[in-house]
Amino acid sequence: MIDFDQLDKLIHEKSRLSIMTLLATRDDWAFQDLKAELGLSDGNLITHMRTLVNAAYVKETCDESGSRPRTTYRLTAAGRKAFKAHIDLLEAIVKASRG
Amino acid sequence: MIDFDQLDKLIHEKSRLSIMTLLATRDDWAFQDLKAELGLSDGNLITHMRTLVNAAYVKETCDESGSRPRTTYRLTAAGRKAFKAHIDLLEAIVKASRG
DNA sequence: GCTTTCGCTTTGCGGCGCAAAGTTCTCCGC
DNA sequence: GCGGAGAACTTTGCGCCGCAAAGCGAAAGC
Repeated sequence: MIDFDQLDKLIHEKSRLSIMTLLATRDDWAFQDLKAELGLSDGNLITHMRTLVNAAYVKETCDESGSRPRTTYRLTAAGRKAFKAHIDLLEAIVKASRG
Repeated sequence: MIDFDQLDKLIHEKSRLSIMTLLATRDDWAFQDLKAELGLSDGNLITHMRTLVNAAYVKETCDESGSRPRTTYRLTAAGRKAFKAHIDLLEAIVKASRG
């Protein structure tokens, strides 16, 4: 049946699943926008972002041109691929649990 | 958009999601069958089952009539309801990430 | 210029997943 | 019938990780 081991732990975790879902819907997300949208604390969000950046699922860009720094994130190709695979698995789980 | 907070942490956790998915597909599952199907260690499985039983998502029945004990599990009404809600949310995430 | 606010970052704690060791049986060989 | 193997859980301990509270440096207001 379904191979649950293939659920990527990095992505599956609730907060990161929500982050990845947002990143999949729009190209660029600023730190502040993610924070506001998800209602996460600063420290919580940044640790998750660092985890995703370290996994090379997300690319971080810091724009210093404005008066205040503005850090933005976007999915890498690997991140998009891993997320798609994860979503496919979730879909399989949904179907299996209704069959 | 999607309220990720409603993802039930008890269910969302990878191993327990797999357990709940199995429990949703067939009424009764013996401890040994779950273990074999999921490839979890004894200790790992029992702690998850205890968590689910404590949450009243799963009912435990110990059949002592045979020579060896045989513990079986099945979803409670609350467990089935919570799992369905979780699956609905996962489905929404799948759809959102493809829109 | 001194304080407040913004935008992250670091630190500490508590909780939990996981496997290895332990326990209590039953069965089998002798 | 007794000792050891093995089944079926159970307990314990370690290590990681999510989370929020505190920290920190730069810009903005007064």
